[in-house]
Amino acid sequence: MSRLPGSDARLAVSTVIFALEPGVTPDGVEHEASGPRSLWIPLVRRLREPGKDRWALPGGWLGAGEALEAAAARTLEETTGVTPAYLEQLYTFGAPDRSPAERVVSVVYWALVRPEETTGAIDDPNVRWFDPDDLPALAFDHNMIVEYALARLRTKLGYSQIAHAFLDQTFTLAELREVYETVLRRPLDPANFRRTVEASGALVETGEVRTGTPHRPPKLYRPAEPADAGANGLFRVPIAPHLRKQS
Amino acid sequence: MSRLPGSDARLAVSTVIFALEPGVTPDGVEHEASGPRSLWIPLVRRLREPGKDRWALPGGWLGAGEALEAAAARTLEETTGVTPAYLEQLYTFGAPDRSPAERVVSVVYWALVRPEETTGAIDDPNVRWFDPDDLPALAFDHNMIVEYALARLRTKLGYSQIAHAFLDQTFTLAELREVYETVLRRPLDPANFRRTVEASGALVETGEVRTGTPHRPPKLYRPAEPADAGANGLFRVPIAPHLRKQS
DNA sequence: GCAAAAGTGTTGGAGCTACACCCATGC
DNA sequence: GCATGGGTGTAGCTCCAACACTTTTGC
Repeated sequence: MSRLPGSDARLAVSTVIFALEPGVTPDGVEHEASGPRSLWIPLVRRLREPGKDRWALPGGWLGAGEALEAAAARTLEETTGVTPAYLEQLYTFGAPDRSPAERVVSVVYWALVRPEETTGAIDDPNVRWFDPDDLPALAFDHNMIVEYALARLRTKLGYSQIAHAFLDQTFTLAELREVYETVLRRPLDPANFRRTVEASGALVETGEVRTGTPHRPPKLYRPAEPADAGANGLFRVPIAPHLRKQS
Repeated sequence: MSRLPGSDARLAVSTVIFALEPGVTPDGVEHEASGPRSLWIPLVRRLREPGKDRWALPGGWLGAGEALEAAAARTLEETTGVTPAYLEQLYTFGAPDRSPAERVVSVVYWALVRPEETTGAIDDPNVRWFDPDDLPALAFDHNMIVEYALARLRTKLGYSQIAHAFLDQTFTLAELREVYETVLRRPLDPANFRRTVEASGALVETGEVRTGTPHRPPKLYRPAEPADAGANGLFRVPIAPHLRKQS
């Protein structure tokens, strides 16, 4: 049987996984507080050529009969031990020379994970968490991919509810605001932030407050909808009409 | 040699091609003027199973050593005879059951073509132009793909300069406005449109005017930049801050 | 009471919509 | 001149940034 056209490239799936740094690194080292937290992405060390010993995005080959999104969820769980709260296709990279020797087309996804997910992360010297704004030289074209994913995350934060995927089921407005401030790397006015978020209708009060704080107890909120509604991420509904990347 | 993982799916490339209906169909039939023009996309009739005799997006298999974007440009030229003025990746569709019998992953692009490009289009009964808002049942999942491309076109029109790709190198503001009105399917205020576009800095006056009109001769403009600058479409710069899909 | 974060009120400006109005050409 | 699209002016509205201010808790 002759080789079919369209079959000479191998199909891989990779994922850029974003989490919020818990304030303590996985090594248990305290982190000094310039900003209280920062964005954090896990990378895996390549154990084989090509790109041996370099850090790379978690990923793997597409399985037979496996949906693309399922492959992304599977490979990121296998390699890093985290489960995504949000998963969306980013872009497909297929330059002929992006991997030496063989042709690889990578369908890249990006994911957000909650803090408790990262505690179940694999404790492995070949998995390490990095600041996506300060990366070493990665394998293949992965630096460019992370840069693109970061731009998409920052843009999408402004017109969707994806910030919820960084948080627990209930949270305070200050916690939600901290997500925005961390990702956008700029402070936001608490008063205006409150009004904008409340007007968007994306949150509902739980009726509870968080006690034990040294100050006035803040109300707890939860997302207005299950947050994962909307099939495969193609047609998601924009909500909040501001909070752009630029001031 | 055993079959490698990641190779059991065939990689195809398809393109959703948008043009402005010239006011006359390719058959030479005059078109009545409710709206003066409308969006227009070319589809090809499938001559083989699966989906035989249904209309489908132009496309083909990815060639060995061929870049994804190059494959999109090649296959749309081969099947429909048009050359794109703008080409950007849309999404990769890979549901296991989207094509019967064999696994096909399709990297889908979308393109804009100028009116003169469509005059060089192939005159073939197996290529026909359709209104994307009024399509028959297409092969595979192509109805959904067109719907998604249409949403992306309408959204992107509001924050980029892609409208220029529908027009010649120089054009009047009325012609540019007609592009927006056609794509967004709503009338725009000429006065406000002018100010918005001028403020965006996306256009420069050529100093010429268009003569031969029955009224005051309008100024001619050209895009401020070569319009195709920006590599592979990943990092394009948003410009015009309004003209949304919704009023 | 005091400090600090939660939460509310208010003002001013930017930008957009709607629409009135003037300009320049062909006939 | 007059019809018509090209092009300018402007009032009013909405929305948001900035910031002053009040509320509620722990200590």
